[in-house]
Amino acid sequence: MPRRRKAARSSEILAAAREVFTARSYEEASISEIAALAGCVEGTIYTYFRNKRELLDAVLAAFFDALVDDVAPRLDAIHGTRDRLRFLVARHLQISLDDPALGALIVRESRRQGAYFGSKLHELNRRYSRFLQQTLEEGVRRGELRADLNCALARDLIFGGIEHWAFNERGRRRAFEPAAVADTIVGMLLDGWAASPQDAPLAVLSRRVDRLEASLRQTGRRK
Amino acid sequence: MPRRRKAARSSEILAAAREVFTARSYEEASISEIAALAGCVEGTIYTYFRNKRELLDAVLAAFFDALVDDVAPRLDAIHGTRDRLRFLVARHLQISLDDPALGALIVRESRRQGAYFGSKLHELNRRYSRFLQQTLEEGVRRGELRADLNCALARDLIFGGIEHWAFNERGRRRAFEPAAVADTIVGMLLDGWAASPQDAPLAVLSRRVDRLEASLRQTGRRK
Amino acid sequence: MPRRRKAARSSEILAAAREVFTARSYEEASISEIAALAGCVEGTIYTYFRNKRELLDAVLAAFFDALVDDVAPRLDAIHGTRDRLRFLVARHLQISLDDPALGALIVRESRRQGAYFGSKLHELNRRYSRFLQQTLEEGVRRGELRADLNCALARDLIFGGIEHWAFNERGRRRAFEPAAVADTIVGMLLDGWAASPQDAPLAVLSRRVDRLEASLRQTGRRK
Amino acid sequence: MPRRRKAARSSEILAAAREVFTARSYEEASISEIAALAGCVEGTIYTYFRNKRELLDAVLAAFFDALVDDVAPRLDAIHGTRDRLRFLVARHLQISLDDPALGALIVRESRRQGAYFGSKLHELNRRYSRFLQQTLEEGVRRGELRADLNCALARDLIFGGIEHWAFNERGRRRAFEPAAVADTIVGMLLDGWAASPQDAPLAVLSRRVDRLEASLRQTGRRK
DNA sequence: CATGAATGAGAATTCATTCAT
DNA sequence: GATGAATGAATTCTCATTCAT
Repeated sequence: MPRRRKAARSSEILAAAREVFTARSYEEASISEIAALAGCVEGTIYTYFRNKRELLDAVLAAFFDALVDDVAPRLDAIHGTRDRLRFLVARHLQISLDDPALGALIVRESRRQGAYFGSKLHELNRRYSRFLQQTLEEGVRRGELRADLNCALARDLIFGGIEHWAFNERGRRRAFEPAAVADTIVGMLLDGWAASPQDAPLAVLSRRVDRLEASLRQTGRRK
Repeated sequence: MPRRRKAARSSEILAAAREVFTARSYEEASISEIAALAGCVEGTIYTYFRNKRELLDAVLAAFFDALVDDVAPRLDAIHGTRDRLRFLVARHLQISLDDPALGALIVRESRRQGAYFGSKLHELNRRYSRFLQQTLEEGVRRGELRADLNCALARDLIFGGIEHWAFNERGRRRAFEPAAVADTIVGMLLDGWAASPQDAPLAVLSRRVDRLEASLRQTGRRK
Repeated sequence: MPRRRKAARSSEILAAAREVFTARSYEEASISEIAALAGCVEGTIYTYFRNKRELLDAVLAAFFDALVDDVAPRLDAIHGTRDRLRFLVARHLQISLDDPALGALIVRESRRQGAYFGSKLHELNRRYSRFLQQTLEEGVRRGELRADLNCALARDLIFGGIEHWAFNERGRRRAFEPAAVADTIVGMLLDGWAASPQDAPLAVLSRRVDRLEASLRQTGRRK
Repeated sequence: MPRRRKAARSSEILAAAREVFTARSYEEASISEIAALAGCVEGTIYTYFRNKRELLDAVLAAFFDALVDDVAPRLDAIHGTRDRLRFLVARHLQISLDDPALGALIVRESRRQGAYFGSKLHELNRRYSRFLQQTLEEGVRRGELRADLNCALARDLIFGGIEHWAFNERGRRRAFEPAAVADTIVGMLLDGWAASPQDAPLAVLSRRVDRLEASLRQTGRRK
């Protein structure tokens, strides 16, 4: 085997570990399988990671680091609470498309009895969920969201709800478009589910505008 | 150990299994620990349950059976979509209070890679979640909920969101009152988070009309 | 369950045991499977047979008893060594057709290290193989078989050879006609495999005459 | 236990396994007993052999490999069908003298219900038995054996017959000389067991010669 | 007689981790 | 730095047999 840079070897192990940890439960994932996939022997893994648990934590940290690095600058460029929420929801849905098993892994691991709070994963999760939390808080401050909104509750409803739906949708073997679903979800959450019977005329008007927009799009295209 | 009534022994094993399965991950939970807790030897467990997985399934089935038996008659007695939702949300929150570890167990197990859909747990979950799904669908039919509400999505947002919040809340070591939290949550979901909810549709509409006018102006110029 | 005659219950167990012992190795055959097949519970079996090994011995004894009872009168009715051999060979081949797995069971059990000689099965086997042994000895006495024939060796060659061939033939998934194969086998054994069968005795004779002449020459000289 | 050369450890395990597998049935033989005999722990065995069955296959393969390597060159050096058969029969008898328990193991394992055909042992057996099969076929081609000889049947009669006799002989606690027994067996098989099968006159002649020889012997002794 | 729940010893197998090379 | 052989503890599951009912 030719000389390898240490970082390269470490990445290979991390990639293999991610593969195996998402495919099996933590206990069922074996170091020997990860080693085989990484093209090295078990012992080598222990020169990079202290033990199996730390290897998993490294996999999770790599994922969250990349996620945060991706979200931060793009969120900064968006103004308006509704648009920010649309982005964050769509981005969170995207996780389930990019690697659905990884989302499940995170949920599984976060529900380990007594081991989650204070864990590495907990810290990672908190860092990432701050984006949503702060967006909501700023929405309240700006007057775009109700002043009495419980932001922590709202944040958990969004993250928990999205994960649950995306997981079930995958089980139904249906594909989805993150942006479109995000639109729907954010619309539901911001505008509420209750029918406004008194607003019937408004609804009628809204539908007429829909039709207008549609014909306009067609007119545009024909040209 | 002398002869016992079969049902009694079975319940003892089930109770012990529930204890152990909630305290550890499925793989970490050992039959020997369950046996010790149930006051019998490992072999005895296998005269009641074919294997470890079936024992877990039996624990879950016992939980869901009791849950469904509790919910069904009480839900029947409630009329009005908002009240029903309040009841279902409060009841779901109650699970996290009664046995928080069991909720985590269910989530953990339902995220097992490739093993959930089609499993016993999946079937149990579906049976229970039908209460909420049907409540939502009836709400739409009655005109109490928006006609365009995606009920499956709404259901997943509720269940996923509640579980996520309750789990985190427990991590924050805070107590809560299910009925009060349910009021808040149902209020948030039905009425929306946007400021001046009744004006929101108008705001949306006005923005769309803005855009329409702008486009029409462009169209006109191009001609 | 209605009253049963004890003999009937015993036969049911025996039949079930035969089924299971032929389908699996002794260790893989389980009392519970036999009980299930016999329509009773494990405990009942122990009121008829002291233990698993005795149950197997009873199965084997039943088989050999029936075999001996079938062979004895029919062999008595046959005269002429060649015909008797044809009958015994065909009858032995028939075992492999009637219940091929039983033949394999007998071989398997008889090759148990250190446990065969002096066992029940050994005694049963000896009783049955005496038919062939005596037929061969009588053939020698009557001058129908070579005077120098080692009857014990001949007997083992026949039984071992037939079992081996029938087992392999079954593996090749070919059917056969016991009487026809018996004809072939007895023909091969009695007449020999060497070419020009009619000349073989002559060749033997001429070699003996050579030796005679040589000896006589020596004798003559010595005188 | 310090580091060892891999081949040495493997041989130790193989030797221990051979010891235990011949002394007990496959199921009764335990990995822990093999490990104890090999001077290692159970886990070590699984780094060399995937499971118990593969360990047994390795034991059998080692035996057959050595057997084939021994037989092939020596058989090549022999010409004449009768001599070749004598060699093969003697060599096969030799197995029962060298390691009688191993012969029994092979028979036991080859009679496993439904598991033999297509197994490793089956393949090994076929490779070895080809020596005899080809010798017989060549004997027919050369005109040394009857043109109508069924070689597969002849082969099975020889192998099955020899194994059966050797096993019983061992039970009788008698020693034997492979070469001498092989002479007798090959003589029996090639020349037939019938007394002067077709030629009565020849038989008469033969008996007269017998008497001549007998008197000659007496004459010699008397002197 | 029949039952069948309970036993308890023992089986194969897995695997994270270590450490001498 | 990499190796990979060895460990040894732990796990699930099986089953002949017993004996109180």
